[in-house]
Amino acid sequence: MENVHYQKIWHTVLQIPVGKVASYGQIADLAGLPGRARLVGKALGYAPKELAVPWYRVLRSDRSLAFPAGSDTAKRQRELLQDEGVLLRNNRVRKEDLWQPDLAELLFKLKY
DNA sequence: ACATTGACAAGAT
DNA sequence: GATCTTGCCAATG
Repeated sequence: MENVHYQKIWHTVLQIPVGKVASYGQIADLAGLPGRARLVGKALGYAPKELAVPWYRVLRSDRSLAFPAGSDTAKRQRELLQDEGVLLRNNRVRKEDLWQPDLAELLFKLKY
């Protein structure tokens, strides 16, 4: 898989701090790919394991988990998030846990 | 080329 | 919020 966009997406997701979450659309925007929220999910699915991309810190714009509630993946995601202190109430995270990146700092980091 | 598919989003109800 | 409906757009077949 040699899609250029995937790299940008992975690196952007890598910037999400521990204990914070971001939406697919937000990541797409930050990665310079506005309107491509759906591509983010796909990219995460292809993310190489050795990159350790925190896929579980990405969820829907309404702050709900993207996987079917009760599915194994959803359970694992919920667990990983709670281990970082992100609490879920009925498959939704609190808005205080949303990532609000400083653009200047972020763009600097993504230069590499 | 053409059609379908998505780990989505925004607006309306 | 919860549900629906429409819009989206690259990737895939």
